[in-house]
Amino acid sequence: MIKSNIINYFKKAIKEKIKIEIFIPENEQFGHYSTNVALKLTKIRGENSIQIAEKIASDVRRRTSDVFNKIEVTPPGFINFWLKPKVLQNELKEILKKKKNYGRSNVKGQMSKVQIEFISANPTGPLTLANGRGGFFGDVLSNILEFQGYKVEREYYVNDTGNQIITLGKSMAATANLIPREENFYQGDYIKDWANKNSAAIKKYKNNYLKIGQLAAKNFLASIKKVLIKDSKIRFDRFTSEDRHIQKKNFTKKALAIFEKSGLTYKKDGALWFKTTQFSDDKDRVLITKDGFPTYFLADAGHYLETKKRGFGQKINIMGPDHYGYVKRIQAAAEIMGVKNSKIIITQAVRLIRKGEEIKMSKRKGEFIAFGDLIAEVGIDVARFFFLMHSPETHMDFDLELAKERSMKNPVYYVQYAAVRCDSILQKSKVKGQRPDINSNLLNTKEDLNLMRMLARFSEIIEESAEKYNPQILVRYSLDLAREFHNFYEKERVVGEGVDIDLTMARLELIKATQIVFENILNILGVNIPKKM
RNA sequence: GCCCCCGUCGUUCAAUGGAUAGGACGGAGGUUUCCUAAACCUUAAAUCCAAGUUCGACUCUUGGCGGGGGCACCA
Repeated sequence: MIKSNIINYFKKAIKEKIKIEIFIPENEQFGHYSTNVALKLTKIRGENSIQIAEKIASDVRRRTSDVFNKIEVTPPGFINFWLKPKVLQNELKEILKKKKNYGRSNVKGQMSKVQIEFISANPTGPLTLANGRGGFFGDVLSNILEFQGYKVEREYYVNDTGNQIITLGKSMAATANLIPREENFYQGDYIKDWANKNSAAIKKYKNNYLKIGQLAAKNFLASIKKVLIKDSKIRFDRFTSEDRHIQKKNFTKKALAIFEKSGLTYKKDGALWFKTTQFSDDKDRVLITKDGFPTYFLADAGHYLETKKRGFGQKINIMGPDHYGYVKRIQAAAEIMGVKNSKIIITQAVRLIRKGEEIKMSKRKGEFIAFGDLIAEVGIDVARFFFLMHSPETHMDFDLELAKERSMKNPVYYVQYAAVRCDSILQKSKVKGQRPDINSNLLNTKEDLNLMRMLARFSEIIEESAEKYNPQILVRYSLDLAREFHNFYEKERVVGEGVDIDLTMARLELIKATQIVFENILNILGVNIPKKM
């Protein structure tokens, strides 16, 4: 960890307790690494920023002569430094030694338990694109946190009881012409298909709409699981059933008792309310309706309580854009139920574009492109990479024609091609036999060093994307690394007639290290590495 | 009406308050006796508008304008 070492040098040189930030300048004229600590200290010390920078720089310079070639102060007060090749050559050995564990941290998470809930789409039909976006996001975020030493539980919460299941059952009955159709019923081919295939069951259970709905929900959930496991490779540890794990185990009642004990409940108009306004919600929310039914909010609180009882003090809940108005309420419930570290991430909508025009989608009307269909069209690697490239909070466009037409030019292939090129070189070299005495000091051209410097950033990148809960940072890095590697490939030769055998051996180690890092990245992203392209 | 998210090259996305705003696709031009040209190199092109905060603003604050979503004793 080059970066954290640099930070430590500065901690010794600076008395004040400020956060020391090290960043990598775009242009190498400002160093391999740079810091603005001197600028931050101007206010505290009341001195000129250049003078402060000079003072710190000379202090750091004294104790790091074996680490940096050069430490420089530039106006208005940045301190820039250039690494010695030796540092990178040592890091290379570290990569080769740790292999698939390179970049792993067991300090960050310290094996603390965190539950990540994602998708949790109602089993009333196929998964939508927004579900898929949240799915890839949750899956990869889980991978990242696991890589950082957290013990992660990936949870899909299934709302398999209650009103929307009854509505689903009624929708089936209406499709079988047993009852008149109503405005809010589910529509679409998948509803018709199910109703046709199960007409006997619909007639058998007649007015028991919950039962019919649950039968349909069971089938839909099975289809969803198939898409997750087979098509999208999104992994879950647990499918928590609202019916079996929450309601029947009385977690709703237990949650209600805890709400009442908090002293923040009151009766009004025959219903029982909870003061969510105390948690900066715009209005208070109902727990029990005047007819005596628990609300969805109360059931969700029960779910948080169940999570807490199973030992999770931390939970990350990834929800779709239709849950904006729900965040404050859930955070209030989490706090009351004792889930101390509760984070909610809302993924933004996905707009599907075909021939330059947006396709309007509505799940209830059955007018939408299913997630599984999209993967079938563009492939899992393209789909994963494309969704993950975008930060979850941005609204994104998915142009179907573009994804298909230019599928071979999709950025994911750029990264995969780099990994394939690594493998290709290593295959070629096998004819040549190995020599044990590798001299990594020979790796000293601009391209060698640039590539090594990029490789050394991996552990910093993975740490940053874990801290910010943002897989996109890792995706961007994979593109940067691929670019650096392709550039190296064009300019430097590894095996060939004109290349010195010792240099070839050293370069092969560099290629091995690059391959290791690509494998680590793509495993985390869930993207395949082809043998050939 | 109230609340939340987003406005960046032609298009689609980047940029912990830092230095010359970055990439991809598309446009223009170039590179192959040698490890895969799905690559590399060169080039044109952008911060919605207006104030404010400061050494320094795409980023923070306020007010506009534009796009999306949410505002149930539904889930």
